[in-house]
Amino acid sequence: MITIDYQSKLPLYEQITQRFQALILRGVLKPDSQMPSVRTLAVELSINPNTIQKAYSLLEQQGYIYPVKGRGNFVSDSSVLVQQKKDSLLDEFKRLVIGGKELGIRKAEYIQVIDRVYQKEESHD
Amino acid sequence: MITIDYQSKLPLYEQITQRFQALILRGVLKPDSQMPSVRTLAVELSINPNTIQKAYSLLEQQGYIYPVKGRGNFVSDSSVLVQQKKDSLLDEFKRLVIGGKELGIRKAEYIQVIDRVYQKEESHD
Amino acid sequence: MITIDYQSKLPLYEQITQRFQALILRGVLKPDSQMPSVRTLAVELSINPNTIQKAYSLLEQQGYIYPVKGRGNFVSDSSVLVQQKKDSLLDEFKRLVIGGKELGIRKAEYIQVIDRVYQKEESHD
Amino acid sequence: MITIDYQSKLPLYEQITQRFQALILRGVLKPDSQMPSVRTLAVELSINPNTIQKAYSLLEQQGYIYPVKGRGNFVSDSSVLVQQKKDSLLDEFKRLVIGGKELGIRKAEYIQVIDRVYQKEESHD
DNA sequence: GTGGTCTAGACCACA
DNA sequence: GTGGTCTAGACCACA
Repeated sequence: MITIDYQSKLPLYEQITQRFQALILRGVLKPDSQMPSVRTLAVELSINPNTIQKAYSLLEQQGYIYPVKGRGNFVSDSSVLVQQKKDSLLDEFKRLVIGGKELGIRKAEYIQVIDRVYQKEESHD
Repeated sequence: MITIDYQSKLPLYEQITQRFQALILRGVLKPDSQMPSVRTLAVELSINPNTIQKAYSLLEQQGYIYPVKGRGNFVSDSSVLVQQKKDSLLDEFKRLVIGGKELGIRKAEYIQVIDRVYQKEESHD
Repeated sequence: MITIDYQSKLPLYEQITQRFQALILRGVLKPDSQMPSVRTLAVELSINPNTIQKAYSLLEQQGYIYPVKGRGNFVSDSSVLVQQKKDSLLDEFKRLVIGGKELGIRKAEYIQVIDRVYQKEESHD
Repeated sequence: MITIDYQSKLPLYEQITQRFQALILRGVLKPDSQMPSVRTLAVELSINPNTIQKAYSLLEQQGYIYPVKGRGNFVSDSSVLVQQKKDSLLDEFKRLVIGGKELGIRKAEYIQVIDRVYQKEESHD
């Protein structure tokens, strides 16, 4: 379920955090379902349990999971998270567009990229 | 000309590199004009010369400046660099849009952001 | 494994870089095997860790090794690197031949050198 | 007659030395003809006279020019120099071929390069 | 333990 | 004066 890229410059705990975020946001991991235990996952990935713990702490901090004493960690409801993620993505998007404008990128260039990505699904927009 | 943010998580040498990249890309620093000497800048910013050196090495590697032995560092012609930067920015942009599509962001949302950033200058597009 | 020539005009970090390049290209250091740690090697060679660090940064930049945060540096797959090296070597070779032609060196002189180097192994060519 | 490449990594005095070597070896500068004076050349190239002086010292050391007290520097007979240069070029050539052999370059690859360079002039060899 | 960043300070080649 | 190399030594993030 979780794969690690050892070539990546991202620290392991960041990679793990991001993978779970994606799984939760996409609904692959359902709300209130149980997360794999820190130890299980550590063994499975052959990674130091401290590293998994750090990823889980981050996920909890960001509201992706919630801990239940003595039972483990569980997936939060993702609807709020999706909105958060959308917002931060659009912020980042805006930052990029501002930078691009300074470099002389024209509006049409962005729209071309967007159109390609959205090709079929929204072609009648 | 160069400011340092000590609150930032970015290492000093990265910050310095980025500031100069921006100044060169925007044409504030003209091609073939001389960069501040490693030592001068070190004194000005109260930073160790080695740190400036590292930033300059990076800039040289990326083609932003060129060294002349015994004379100092000079600004390269930025036209190629601007194109490089545009390309990588549009790549990053595409990556974002793909992520956004998965989260259910609609085309119109991006275009709204773009329109706001480009407001007046390209209103007839 | 690594030897330093203090008589050489090449900076230490360059020498170290080149030795490791040769070891990796020749397959003495296998892909994904761990490089000696910066500190271990520094002690072994009685050289400052910063100097080793610089050599490792270069090797990483050139794709010879990859770092894993908190774990160390590891040897990359060298197949691409070998091709790169071959190409640059043949370029250099061409440069020399062009210079030699201007000086009046005859084709036969080059071929004699090549034959001597390749003596036995390819005698049926 | 002499051009400087400020983009080059070679120190100025090395560049100047090499240009004169080439001019003398090719016979553009005739034996016993007078070299431009240090001062003249310094002014012409807008370069520090010390740098020119250093280049001339090197050229004298290597036998390319000879000084006459109070009169200036003069070009040596180049026939011996040409032979020297040929020898060192073939040495360098051998070094490359040895390196190439280790990387698995085949004889035919070298010969192809040589043939291309010598194309028309020695096609009947 | 591992690499990454940074400072303080020295010495060298080059112009 | 200019950058390039190197040492000694500190502190930090990551595993």
